[in-house]
Order: sequence, then C-alpha cells, then structure tokens
Amino acid sequence: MHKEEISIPETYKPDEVETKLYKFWEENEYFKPDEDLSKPSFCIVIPPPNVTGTLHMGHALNATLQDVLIRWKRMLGFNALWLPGTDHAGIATQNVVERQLLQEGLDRYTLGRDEFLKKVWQWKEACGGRIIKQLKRLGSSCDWSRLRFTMDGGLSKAVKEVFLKLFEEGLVYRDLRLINWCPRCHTALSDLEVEHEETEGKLYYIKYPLKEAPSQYITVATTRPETMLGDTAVAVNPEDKRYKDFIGKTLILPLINREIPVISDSAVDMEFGTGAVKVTPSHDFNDAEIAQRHNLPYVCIMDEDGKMTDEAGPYKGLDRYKAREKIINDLKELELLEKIEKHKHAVGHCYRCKTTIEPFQTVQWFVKIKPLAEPAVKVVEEGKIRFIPESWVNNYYAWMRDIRDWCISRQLWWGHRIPVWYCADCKTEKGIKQGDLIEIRFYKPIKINGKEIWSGTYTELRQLGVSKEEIEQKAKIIKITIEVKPIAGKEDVKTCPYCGSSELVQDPDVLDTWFSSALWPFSTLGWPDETEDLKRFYPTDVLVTGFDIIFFWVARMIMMGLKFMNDIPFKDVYIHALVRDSKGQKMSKSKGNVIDPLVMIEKYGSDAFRFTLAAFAAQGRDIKFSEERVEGYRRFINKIWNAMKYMMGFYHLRTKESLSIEDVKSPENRWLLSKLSDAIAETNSALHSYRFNDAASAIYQFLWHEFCDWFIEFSKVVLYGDGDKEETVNCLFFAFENVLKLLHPFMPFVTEEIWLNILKKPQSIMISPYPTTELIGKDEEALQKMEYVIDAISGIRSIRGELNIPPSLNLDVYIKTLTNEAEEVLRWGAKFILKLARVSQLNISKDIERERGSAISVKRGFEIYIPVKDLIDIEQEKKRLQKELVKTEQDINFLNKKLMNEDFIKNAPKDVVQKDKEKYEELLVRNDKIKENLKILEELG
RNA sequence: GGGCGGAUAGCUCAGAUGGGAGAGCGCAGCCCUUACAAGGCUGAGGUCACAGGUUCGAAACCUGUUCCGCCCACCA
Repeated sequence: MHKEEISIPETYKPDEVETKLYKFWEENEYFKPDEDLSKPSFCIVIPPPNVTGTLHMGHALNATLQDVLIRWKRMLGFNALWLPGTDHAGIATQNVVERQLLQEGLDRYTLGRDEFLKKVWQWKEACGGRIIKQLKRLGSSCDWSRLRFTMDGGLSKAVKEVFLKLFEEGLVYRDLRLINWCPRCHTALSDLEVEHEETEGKLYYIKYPLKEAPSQYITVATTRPETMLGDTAVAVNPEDKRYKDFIGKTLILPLINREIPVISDSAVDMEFGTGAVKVTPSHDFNDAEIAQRHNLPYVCIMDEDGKMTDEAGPYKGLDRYKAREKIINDLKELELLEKIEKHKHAVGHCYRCKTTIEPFQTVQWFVKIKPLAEPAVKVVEEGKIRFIPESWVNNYYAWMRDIRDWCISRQLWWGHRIPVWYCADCKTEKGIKQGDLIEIRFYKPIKINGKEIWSGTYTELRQLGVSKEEIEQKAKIIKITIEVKPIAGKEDVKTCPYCGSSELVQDPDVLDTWFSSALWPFSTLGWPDETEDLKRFYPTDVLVTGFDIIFFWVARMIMMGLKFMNDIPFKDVYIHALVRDSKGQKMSKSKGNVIDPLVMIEKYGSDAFRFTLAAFAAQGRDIKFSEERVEGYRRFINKIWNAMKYMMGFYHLRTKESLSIEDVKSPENRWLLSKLSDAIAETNSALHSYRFNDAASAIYQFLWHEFCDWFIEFSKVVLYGDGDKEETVNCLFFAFENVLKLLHPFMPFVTEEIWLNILKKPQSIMISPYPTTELIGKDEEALQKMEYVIDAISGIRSIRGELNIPPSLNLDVYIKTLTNEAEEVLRWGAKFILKLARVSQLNISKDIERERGSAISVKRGFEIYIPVKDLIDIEQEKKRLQKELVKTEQDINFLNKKLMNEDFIKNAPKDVVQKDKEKYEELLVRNDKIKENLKILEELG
C-alpha cells in the first residue's frame, strides 16, 4: 500500500470543512437514490417546513433524526430517498407579505388579487429558500433534485384531482353554518386551527323582563353580553322547577326590545349560572344547535371585522369589545345588570395571529370526514401503521372517533384556489337569478360615471359596466350564497354547462394549507401520474414528526393516502419530542428563550449539534436543550481528531484494510474487535427501534472509553515497544474506520473529512457499507483474558489514587495468582500492567508471600500487593480497606439471604442463581483477604 | 370534565421485555505520561415522589395519593 505524506491539521475546524464537504456530496449526487432497481427502497418524505420559516430547534431535531435514518439505510444498501420540500403555508405567508406591503404603504386590496399573488411569488423566490439553505447547513442528505413545493404545478394538479373526486362523490360539500372566524385574518378556520386558552373572564348576570309582567324577569348569565343583541330565545332545562311557569312565555330583550320566547331544552345545565341561558344562534355553537332544534331565527349582529352590524341598532359600527363596554353601562343604567362574577373559561384564538376567534355564520366548503376516518382508524388498529412511541395511538383514536367535518375553505388569496365556478345567469330551483345572490363588497370604492360604488350584487355591478376582472381583482369579499350551484372543473370553466352563459365567477376562496399537505406522500412522488417514483417509493417507510401535527397532518395523510392510493402512506410514524429551553419552557420569541440552531452550528459545528439532538432524543419525553451538552460533544470530536492524529503516526505500518477476528492473534486485539462487534450490534439494533439516544451512546462509549482509554494505551506498549506492530496497527485502523462509519449518520462531516482527506479513501464514507457484526465476530475468551489485565491495572491505579502515591515513586507490585489461567494471562499482560499502571517492578507468581504492611486489592483469580509501609500512611490504607470491608460484607449478607431463600432457588432462572452463587463465593474470598490484611496492618500500626 | 406523560446523583437526563442503579456536566484529590490539560487517573455523591399490592425478587408491573407538564372538550 502506497502511503503518501499527509499533512494533518492540528485541530478540526468544522466551519471550513462542513461547507466544503456538503458541496462535494451535492456535486457527486450522493443524495440521489440510484437507478439500481434490485436494491430495496427506503423513503422518507420530509414534513415540509413553511416557506416563511427559519430553522428552529424543532426543525433541527426533526431533520437530524431523518438524516440519521436515511444515511444509515443508505449505507446499509438501501436505495434511500429523502424527499424534501416546503409548504406554502397560506395564512402565515400571506401575513408576511401583507406586513411587508404595509411598510410600503400598500395593502393587498389596493394591489388586487393578481398583483398581490405576484408579490407573494416574488417573495417566495427571494426568501423562500432560506430554510432549505439552513437544512443543508445541518448536513441533511435530501435529494434536492426532487425538491417540491405545495403550490408547484404538479402538486396543484394533485390538489385539483383530489378535490374534484371528493366533490363528485359528495365528500366535499358547501354549507351555511357557524364556523370559527378570525376577524383579523378574515378567514374561516378549522376546529384544529383554534387554540383554546383558559382565560380569566367575567360572568354577567342580566335580567330579561317578562313581556306580560315587566316587573318579573328571568336572569341569564353570560360571558359575552354583547351577543345578547342577537338573542332569539332564552332556554331553560325542562326539569327546572324554578322556571316551569316561564316556559312558552315571551321576554323582552333589553336594549333593543326584541320579543323572544322562553324555551326548554335538556342541553341546559341547571347548575350553571342561573340555569337560564340566552340563545344567540348566530354567534355561539351551542346556541346554533339549540336553534336548529327549536327552529329559532338567526340574527347576525357582528360582521367579519368583529364590528356590530345594522341589526345591533344603536351599537352599530362598534367594535365587539367597545360594544360590550357600552352594553354593560347601558344595562347598569337600566338596572338590569344583577351582578358580575369572576369566571374562568376557555377562549378560542387564531393559531396564526392569536386574535380571539368569533363563531360566524357563513357558507364554506367542508370535507365529510367520517367515511375517510374509519379506514384510517382500521389500518392503525390492524398494525399496518405503527406509532412510535405507541402511546400516541390513543390520542389518534380519540380524535378520529369524535372527528367533525373539516372546513377547508379559507378567505385568503394565497393558496390553492377552489376549482369551482358559479354561473350568474342560471335560474335556481327557487326561481331567483343566481347572480343576485353573488354579493360583492369592495375595499375601496370603484368609480363608475363619477359615482362611487362600494358594493352590489354581481348582476347589478355587471349592468353598471364593472368588468368581471375588476370584480375579481378589487373585491374584498365575494359572498356566494348556498343556493348557487357550484360547477367544478379541472380546467378553468369559461361557459356554463347548463345555460351557456359566460358570466362565471370562480369561487374566491382557497383551500386550507393542510389540504395540500395531506396529499404530500403521494403528490410529491408524481401522483396523479403513474410515475416510477410512485411505484418505487410509495408507501414510504417512516414519517418523522412532532406530536403537535398528528391531527393536522399525520391523520389526514393517512385518510387521503388510503382514499387515493388505496394504501397507507407510511409504515412507521416516529413521533419525537418538543425541544424546550434548559428550564423546560417552550421556546418562543416572546419569552426570548429561543436558541437558534444556526448559532449552535456556528459555535460548535453541525456534527456536535446533531449528535446532541440525537443523544437527547429518548422516546416519549420532551427535550430540555442544554448548550453544555453540545460543548461536550464538540470535545468528543476533538477526542476523535486526536486519536486519529496518534494513529496516523503509524499509518505506514498498515497492511490490511479489512479484518475479521480470525485474522488477529493477540488477545488485546481480539478484545478490541469483540468490543467493536458489540458496539456495532447495539448501534444497529438501537436504530432499528428508533432508539437514537442508545445508538449515540453506544458509539460514544466505545470510541471514547474502550477505543481511546484502553486500546490506544495498549497499542502504545506494542508500538513504542515490542510485539506484532503490524497487527496492532491493522486493528487500530480497522476499528477506527468501522466506528467512523457507525458514527457517520450522526456526525457526517468529521467522519467524512477523516475518511476522505486523511485516510485518503477513494470513495465517500456516505456510500460505504454500514458495519454489521457478522463480518467481524466476537471472542468471549479474549474478553475474559483482558478482564484480568484490566482488573489488575484498575486495582493498582485504585490503590495509587486513593493512597495518593505520586507517579514519580518507584512502585513494586506483587500479584499472587490463584489459578493457572490468571497466572498465564497476567504474565503475558505484564507489559500492559507495567506501563498503564506505572509500575516499576512487577512480580507475578502463585507463591508470593505478602510483605507485612502492603496495600491489597483482591480481584477475581488474583490478589495485588503493594508494599507501602515506607511510602504512605498505614492509617490511610486501613481506612480504605475498612471501607471496602463494609461494602463486601453488605453484599455478602444480601446474597446470603437471597441464596438461603428456597423460593429463590426454586423459582429463579438457573443462570441467575448460578451467577449469584459465584459472586457469593468470590466475595467470601475477598472478604477474608481484606480482613487478613487489616489484621496485619493493625499489628503494624 | 376526559385523556396522556413526567417525578432516579448537586444539574440535565438514560435505564426496551422485572434479577442488588448508569452517563454527561458539576464537585474533590492526584497527574502537563511522546494523540488529546478541549486531556488522563482515582474518588465522593442516590430510602429511584409517597402509600399499598403482585412476585422468590420491583426504579420497572398493578392500585391509590401528591406535585409538575401537555393534549382534547360547546358548560353559557
């Protein structure tokens, strides 16, 4: 083997190396699966981060774990594809761009829909790639040539296809009902997008006088007095004796003097408040249900801005909170406010902007979810999809069982526009012209013939000469009522299929962002086309994600995958924890406790950072991130680097690339390969069951403590002294290279740097085969043998350390062996003992007479004596032995009790009993020796 | 109101199917030994939240309690 001169940098510099190597990998297309179809495939689709996103700890953890898996599988010989992409993130992105416009003094309505969308795309092109760059910085080995975006042509095609199919089957439908409305974002939200937060509020007790006898009244309790303007009844429980006589009577709604009935409904809780509930069908979900049952009218008193409508009489135009204030004051004046109590209750907030949501009655699109949910539950029950950790399936089932129809339309501009059109000229069954039912409001008035027009029906506006385009562009809200028949189409519908009219308006709404993400596992692989990728990689193998989007995303992917691919989208769902700060608090900008992954990478390097995340990723628990741990793993890298530097001094002696246990003779070398074998086995098995932390620690433990602390020290004895240098060097390199490969999925950069640029391997480490144990083998006998040597060294060191014997002192050590095996092995290992325990003279024999006044250490098979009477304080050694005596005696008692227990002997497995017996015998011997020595020391002292 | 998770060394956490408790950091002592002081060696430190139970044997399994954290839910 030709060995050229290699210059090795004194220290490892992550920042230089990482960018260089990432470029190298990308240029060589190592991230792409190859075309070899005989290899099994392994696929992960990335949970697409928002285009607006910047890499946070959650992304970093998520990406690290996926990269560990994909690199591991790739090295195991799989055709591995990690498919990356980003999500258009409807509301979030629209908000970002709108905020930007605001700084320029613009808003989206002034720009119009098309212009606004152009701006968003521009923004996406300019800034949307940021998170991709950051993922690369982390070392993610995604196949970037397959990068997807949820608004790409292909994915949009998939979205339309799915919508149309569901529409045709009646699984998407339009309905007029109460939905969650964000008055700031001006859009409907699904139930999931509402965050409920426990809030300290007030409970207002308001008197509603009886019409026939105004001195009598019913008191209702409410947290939202402003909604009383929309009351159309007061409900009491039919069982409630207090109100028995009121049922059926009429009350006068204060402030606006509407006559409303007292009704009875069993949904009313007699215990709460006064037992009488005001019913506001237009602004409360419960009340809407009561209204359905009792056929109550809906009075809408709040508009889409959260301001009071015409129906609110004197309160018209007031903001909802201002109206509340005024109403309370007015009620006080009328002496109709009985009392105000403090009251805790859950208030819903918009998950994007935190504004309090408002139940609002509008026409929206929904997905009928039960028929989709049932099969999705079944595949999990049948074990076709596995959740890891398993405990999450309960959450999944619970949600899926009580699932309600999914509101998918959003009153936004950025997103997949609903592929549905409405004809303005058709007559409906009710005989009204549809066009009249399409009502338009403008954000800024348009001028026609010098007249300012703010709003009108579609037909009116067209008659006034407003163009279709202008309506689409400038309209703030286009209200299309439920009576209008939707015409769905893959392509733009230009003429009405019923009447041939060209007066068609496209539904102004876009789809919930999560609608397109639900298709992610197959839309990214090319569906609806039957692509090669789809055949090869669907179903994907594992989904790695956080628990916060199990409902938003995971559940919906399962439903859609089953519906449109007739197959599960992934086999395993690995749910990882949330990354919190070191105090266990959720990281958030407002708390100022956010740790930026990129700062960590800059300070410590990507490898150290990734390793930290993996080492923290124990199942089922949140991660309290601590920077000190990252620092610790940076030192680990330093350790690796230094070990490498030592080894490279002997590189020229290397003769073999590959070894198995049969190829080596010397016990310490066989010991090393056996330990390596264990580390390999543990790493693989841990990764198989997603125990990332166990895998990380197995590698760390082996590399630092077994390889560096023990083996390198053994090797010095041979390499700086006598012995089979060649074999030792071969073992050093073989083990080191294997552990580099083991480590590569966790620390891709430093391993590659050493592999390629120090060891001068011809090919990247990322496509080298991952170590498996069968090629190396294990030698139990060598492990046993080395245990004698290691015990001896530890025993001497221990005496040294505890008795504070300075290393400069010459140390004579006597080892009395009790067995032939011990004697043979220790004589062989004397060279190691001498050097590693810094012994100047070592005598090993069966018939060693202990010198009076020796420090003693009793090991399995031998005893160590160190004559110390001239060296140290005998009192100290006595103390040391007494301490040990206490320990052994405790142990003996414990084992004795156990072994005297007949039930234990009878019931415990034989090997457990056997092991305890052996331990017991050993302890007895040790105990005797210690006692003996103590006696001698006593005599001396 | 329902459900889930946690409580183990001073700190942060491991302990997969039950066989006398581990790591990293921190702490104490000794050491610049020719890879590494970003290091080596040696130590100290734990009634595994509490109370019962199952078992020959429990940190682990079961029941209850306390304290934290999270998710879901239309109590106005």
